[in-house]
Amino acid sequence: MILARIQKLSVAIPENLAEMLEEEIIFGRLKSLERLTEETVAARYGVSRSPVREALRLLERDGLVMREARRGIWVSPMTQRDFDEVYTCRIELEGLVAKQAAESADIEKKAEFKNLLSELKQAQARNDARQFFIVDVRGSLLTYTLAGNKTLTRLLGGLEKQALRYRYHAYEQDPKIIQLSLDDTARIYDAITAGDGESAKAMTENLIREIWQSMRAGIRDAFGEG
Amino acid sequence: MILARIQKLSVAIPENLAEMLEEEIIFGRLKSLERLTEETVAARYGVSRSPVREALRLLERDGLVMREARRGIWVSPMTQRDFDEVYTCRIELEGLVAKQAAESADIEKKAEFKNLLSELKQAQARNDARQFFIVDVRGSLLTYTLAGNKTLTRLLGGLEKQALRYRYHAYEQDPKIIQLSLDDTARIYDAITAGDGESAKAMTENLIREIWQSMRAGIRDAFGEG
DNA sequence: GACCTGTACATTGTATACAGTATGGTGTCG
DNA sequence: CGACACCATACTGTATACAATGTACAGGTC
Repeated sequence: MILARIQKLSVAIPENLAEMLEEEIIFGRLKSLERLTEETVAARYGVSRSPVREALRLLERDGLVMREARRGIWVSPMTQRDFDEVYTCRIELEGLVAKQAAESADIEKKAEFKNLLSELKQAQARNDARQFFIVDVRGSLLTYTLAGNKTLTRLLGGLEKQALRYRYHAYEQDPKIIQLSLDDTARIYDAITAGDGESAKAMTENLIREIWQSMRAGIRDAFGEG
Repeated sequence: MILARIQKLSVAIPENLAEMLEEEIIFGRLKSLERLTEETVAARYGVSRSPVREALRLLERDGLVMREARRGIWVSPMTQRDFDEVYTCRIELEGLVAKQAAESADIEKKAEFKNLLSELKQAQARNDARQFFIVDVRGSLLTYTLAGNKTLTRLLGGLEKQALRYRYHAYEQDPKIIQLSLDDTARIYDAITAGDGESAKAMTENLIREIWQSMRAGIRDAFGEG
């Protein structure tokens, strides 16, 4: 049973619940505008409504669900407008975090990028998109850790997940998009490891902008302009 | 009784609770590292622990309190390090929101900046720092509305409040800081109203950077480097 | 037939009861 | 006298019970 797994992993049920629901949303098993009633979620995971409510607050914080007072909670819609919002913010914040990560002197942690990159390549070779994105998230977390900026990390946490929804959708539409994503990621990792902050920032901004533009038309066709 | 006031204003108790606690923290009535036990807060406002827990989640989202699992919740500390984090993020995001606000065609809303500016001047003339900051926040909200970027607004909400703590402290130390803040704000409002996005962005970034630098030493002396 | 109104139901919001864990003090043993 | 173990206590975390509200549908009226 899933609950047992929760309890083994950690005592923090709301955080684990939120994590599972995040995955469901990112990988499209929970669809846009699908309703999430507290009791249904609670029953599904074998817990009471209390931790479910807290988990849903966490998802709301990260923009994955929308709440209307006394009416309920729905999975946030995906639209080109929202996509643009997420990516304009990402350009600024990912650029900043890349710069600060590059300025870190923690060589050991930086070395970890190499392992991640090979894991990404393996996932790509196996056409395992899900694994690819999971490793990609670990790369982001590593970057955040290197930057050592808690405030920035907090803000980015609320962007990454929504961004992943769009990226995963784009991959399903056209697997080649991962190729672009991998090349970009490799270059960013290199820049950070090299320690050149300004360069890392500029490269990150440009690369995210490229991905943004390359995905934009497909997002509009799939979800509308919003 | 406070509860009655809550119920009259809105049915959303957690949001109102959070707003009140935010004020307490921003204006220093709740001090750094002061513990917030759920029961104490609940008793103080005449509600049960359930809405208090939700309110504290909201404060956590905005970085005003820190939670340690199964240990409790404390008001977030103020340090120069945290101050730097907040302001480096603000530079990027406030610049972006100013640009997007400037690009809005909503002339009626833009006209509102004039009223806000005169209210700010009045508050300054009366040396009413509290009122000054309240109006200032309204100005930020107007800018966010003009920008029309929900994602950006969500992120900035989690920065503004922490930033206000530092700004209020700085004012208490040296009221002249408001003069700088007012001039800056007026220039930003003008740039947005004029509709020149790139200019508004650059000006905002520069002005926030100026405020940052002018406050930095005082923050370190008061709270340490962290 | 369209619109309004009232009522039943589903669901969120809040309060309370219970369980589990961290902390501080006290006592005992080395 | 110091260190460790144990217990009491206070608090967070979770479950459940209760209240309030929004929604949908049925019935009635114009």
